[in-house]
Amino acid sequence: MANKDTRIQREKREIILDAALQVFSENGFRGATLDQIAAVAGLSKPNMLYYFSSKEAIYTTLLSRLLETWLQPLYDIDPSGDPHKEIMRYICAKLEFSRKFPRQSRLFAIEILNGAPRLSDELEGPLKDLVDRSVRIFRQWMNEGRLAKVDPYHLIFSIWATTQHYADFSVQMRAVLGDEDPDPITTGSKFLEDLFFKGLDPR
Amino acid sequence: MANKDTRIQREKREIILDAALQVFSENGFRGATLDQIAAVAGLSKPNMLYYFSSKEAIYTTLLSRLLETWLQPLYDIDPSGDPHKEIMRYICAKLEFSRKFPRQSRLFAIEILNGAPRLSDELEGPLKDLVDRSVRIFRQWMNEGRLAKVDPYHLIFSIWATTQHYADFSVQMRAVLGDEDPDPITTGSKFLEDLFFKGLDPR
Amino acid sequence: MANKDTRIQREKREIILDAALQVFSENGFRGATLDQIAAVAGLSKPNMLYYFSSKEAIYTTLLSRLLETWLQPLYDIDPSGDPHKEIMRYICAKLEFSRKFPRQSRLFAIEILNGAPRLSDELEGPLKDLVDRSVRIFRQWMNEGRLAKVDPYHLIFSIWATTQHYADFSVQMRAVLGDEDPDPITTGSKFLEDLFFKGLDPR
Amino acid sequence: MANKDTRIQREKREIILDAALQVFSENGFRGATLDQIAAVAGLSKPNMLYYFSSKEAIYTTLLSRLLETWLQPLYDIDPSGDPHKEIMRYICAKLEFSRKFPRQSRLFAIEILNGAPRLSDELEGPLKDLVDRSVRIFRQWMNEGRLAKVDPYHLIFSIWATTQHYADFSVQMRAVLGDEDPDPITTGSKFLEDLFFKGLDPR
DNA sequence: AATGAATGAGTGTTCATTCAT
DNA sequence: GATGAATGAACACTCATTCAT
Repeated sequence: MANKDTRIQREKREIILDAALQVFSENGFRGATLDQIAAVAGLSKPNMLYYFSSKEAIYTTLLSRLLETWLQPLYDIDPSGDPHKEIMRYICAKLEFSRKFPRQSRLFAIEILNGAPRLSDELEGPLKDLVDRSVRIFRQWMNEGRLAKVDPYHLIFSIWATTQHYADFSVQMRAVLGDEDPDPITTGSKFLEDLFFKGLDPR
Repeated sequence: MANKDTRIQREKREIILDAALQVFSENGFRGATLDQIAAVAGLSKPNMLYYFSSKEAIYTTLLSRLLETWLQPLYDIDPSGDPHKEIMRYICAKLEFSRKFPRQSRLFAIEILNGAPRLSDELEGPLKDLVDRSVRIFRQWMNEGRLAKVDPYHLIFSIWATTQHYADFSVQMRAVLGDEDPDPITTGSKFLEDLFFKGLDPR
Repeated sequence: MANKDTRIQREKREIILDAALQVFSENGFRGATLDQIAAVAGLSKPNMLYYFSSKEAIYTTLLSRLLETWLQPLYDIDPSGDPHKEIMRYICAKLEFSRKFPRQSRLFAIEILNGAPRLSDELEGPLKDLVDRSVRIFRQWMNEGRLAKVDPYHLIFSIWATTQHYADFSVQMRAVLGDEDPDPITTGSKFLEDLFFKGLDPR
Repeated sequence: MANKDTRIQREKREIILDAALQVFSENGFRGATLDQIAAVAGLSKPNMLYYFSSKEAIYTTLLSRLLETWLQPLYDIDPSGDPHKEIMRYICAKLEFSRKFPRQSRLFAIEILNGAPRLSDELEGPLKDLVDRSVRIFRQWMNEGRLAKVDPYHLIFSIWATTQHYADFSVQMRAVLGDEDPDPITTGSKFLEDLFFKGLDPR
């Protein structure tokens, strides 16, 4: 009885968050309705609001969870590893995220595009700290002559941009590729290694 | 004199589209309200609907205009030019677009993220055609040994991703950069030349 | 200059009333819009309101004109004529009205059905007086043994009901008759003589 | 217990339909507002829309219910009965309907007058079939010499016209009759028997 | 005499949230 | 825990009417 959350409660919360992720990622915050989420979750609307006090609460819960997963791969960069391998590992981790959790990626993108009203604290705090750590690692590698001297911040931005693009702009990709590339992320993975470590100039 | 649109009509329409761009790009289609747009435009809501028949009409007008500007720089790639210079020119044009029209970029991104319900025809038609043209140019350059052999489609995607990122994710960039980089797009421009034409491996 | 209405003004007013009759008779007062009427009349909305001060004004003008035409045939009943012929002449006049002016008939019907808010004075005044006159004629004929003794008021009601039905319920008639009767009013004319002067009992 | 509708739902639906009948029959579809209906029903507008999804839904529910009651008496005509009695029974049933449900009658009339946009299928289907059945009965009676040979379709029209007139045009009747006839439908009932079975010619 | 422009008061409908059970 | 019922605040859009020219 000391346990506030029963297992059932936790399960229902998961079901609701799953449904909410789907609906929010397809329609944005304002475009999503509790009716839709409740329908997907298979619950009644009031019952859903028994588990989460408001639409806002569902959304922010979703966002904060998302951020944890978001940040993880950056932690995993090993300063004592090989720069090329470590960066490719990070790129692949991000691509894998785009493949497995495109909805999360889109939800995050929508939130940023809308000005990140519910996320700016997290961006300026934990995210910035983590990026700064990575930047220090990159700079060390550059000083050691193991990595080309480029702007480390923008390097991170370019990784984010290119990898998340496969989730966020998949509709556009599919429209442009038609049937030409049945598995863009795999192709993209090879392409990105070429781009990041060979560049476009022919040898 | 045979012009159906009076000057005042054209002016008001521009004012409305300007206001709509601001509001839509911050909130998406569903998130934006005609009240907001009317307030920004300094018009009454019914008066606004005198110039555009519906919310939808405002939005689609905005989108179709946007697409024209969007496609232009791709046209400008010159098959007989120098690959490095042509690609950098395209990258810079896209960056310039992100600098000057970040709201348009975000509007476009939001539309794609929402599944491009009002844009899929344009994507599968004119955009695809134009991309295919560019791909042919790139492939020719590759065959001539003037450009590294990478997947041309994904090359375009990566340019889009990295350049638009400066507009679409500017909130996140600013949060991460703090005061460190007062002009990220200029820095980004240099970084992207490094990335695309030198790669990350040290020489 | 003493003449307030120029010929042009009178003509435009006619055009507007014509258009209004069409629109009002198809949609009722609330269902009709000034835009529709203006479109049918080929005028701009404000210009229309230059000739009639309001929607209400158009409608009431239409109604009061209508009533004049409406009452006329009742005046024409000749006390010194033959009852059978006079009544049939009235019935035919009403049927002719249904054939030539179905929209007027429907407009009138709609107004009555809506409780005749703009017509009750006319009904209780001029119309009642005229009906009373006809009732006196009918009663005289009955006293003279030239007409069967039936309730004279309800006789008039039954004539109105049966003749106007051909205009007001023509949609229903056409649905029920299908292609069976291409000219219901002619058939109806014969039928009504049978009904009113032979009855349904076989001889 | 398998019933999907709770008692309270059925009750509220009835209350709403009652209120809607009143408002629609006085103003037609376009003339009626949900605010009016909600006020009469004693509900809030959104709560009303909890029971019926739209204004249209309320109206069509009303119409389809109406049609059932509308058609019933025609079914009851007994081919093996006495023509005079059967027809008078039908006339009286229709008059009774006009007495007890004048609003339904007016609602139906308004719908027809507006071109029956929501009813034409029903008119061309079930109603036509039922009329055709009655026509066959009438023709048989005529062939057997038990009914005067008149157009059977128009006979039905004349019954509809004269009986529904007592509901649809009651405002006009009351205006014309003044205090002369406190119970027009009773008087009308006698008159109609005279009209239909004696005719106007004196014997 | 005519019209483009403007608006206040609606009008049907949606939706997050609350209440009662 | 769960649900049917209820509602206030919005929201997109309409429309008769007015204003300015």
